[in-house]
Amino acid sequence: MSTNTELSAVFSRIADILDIQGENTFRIRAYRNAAQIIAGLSEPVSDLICKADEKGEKIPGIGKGLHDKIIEFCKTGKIKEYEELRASIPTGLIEMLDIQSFGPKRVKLVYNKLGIDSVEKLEKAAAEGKIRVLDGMGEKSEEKLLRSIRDFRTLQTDRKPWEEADKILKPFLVYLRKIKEIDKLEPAGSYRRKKSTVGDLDILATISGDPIPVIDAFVKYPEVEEILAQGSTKASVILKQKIQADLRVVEPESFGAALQYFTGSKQHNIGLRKIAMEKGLKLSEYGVFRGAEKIAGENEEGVYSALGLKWPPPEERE
DNA sequence: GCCGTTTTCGGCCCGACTGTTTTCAGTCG
Repeated sequence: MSTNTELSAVFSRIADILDIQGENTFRIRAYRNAAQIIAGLSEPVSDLICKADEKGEKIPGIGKGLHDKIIEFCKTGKIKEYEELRASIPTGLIEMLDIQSFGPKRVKLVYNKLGIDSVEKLEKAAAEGKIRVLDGMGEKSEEKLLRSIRDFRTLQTDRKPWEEADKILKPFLVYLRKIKEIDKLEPAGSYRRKKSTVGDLDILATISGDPIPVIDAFVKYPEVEEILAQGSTKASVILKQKIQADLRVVEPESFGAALQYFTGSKQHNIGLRKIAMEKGLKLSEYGVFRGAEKIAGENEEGVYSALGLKWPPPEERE
């Protein structure tokens, strides 16, 4: 594992633990933000930090505090604050965070209310109907949790090599193109950016007419193992090949903006939104807006052009 | 914790979906 990957994971974990401890949300966001930035860097973070230091520059989103922690990690292989944070809560709480749709808030809830500090205890409590009585939880949440714990144990949640994702996605696209309501269909996400590994499959579609039959056909793809969510504009499933696939249905006039948005990277998008704001514009997955007026969105080139930028190939959007 | 400026502190991306509750919080991307 590269230093960038390790450090990104450490910052994510710090954010999780701070979240469980009820820390300031923006401090937490800063750590999550930094984790994203570092994960998206194309060269070792230590090199970049050194170069930036020499030039008296800095990496946006990395201030003095995080800068020092990165240096500490590169020199010693660990971060003292992280070690202390880990020691401050049971290790089982951190493990629970890897359960789908079970985040820091819920981890905190079951720990505080029921003293649950491991996946095993969580599973037992759910099986005994003890989770449904907690605030904000119910019968469905409990059933979903049990399924998620099962997935957590069996599902290969690791990212897949791009080539393997390609082999899974191609026949899925062929299947989807046969649905008559679908006009345009494009894969997005890290697959489109041709990252060496792909975490999940993002598919974008424009349709004519009713979206319901399209969403329906998507979740009924024979390779679907489990349906995670099914709405009128988006659906998420887990395929038998143990990878998540998301379909989003968008209006034709927003296709370019949506394709841009869902191609990412997240860090690239945050950067674009800032540029938009500086120009008095608003960028979303629906388009580029000046006030209430939409000035771009139908295609990607138009979106970048409206922001005064040249269209970058997806693989350069880190 | 970062950032910009208004320099000493206040604002920080945002929408879909779910399950819960009845207007919202949590999770995810």
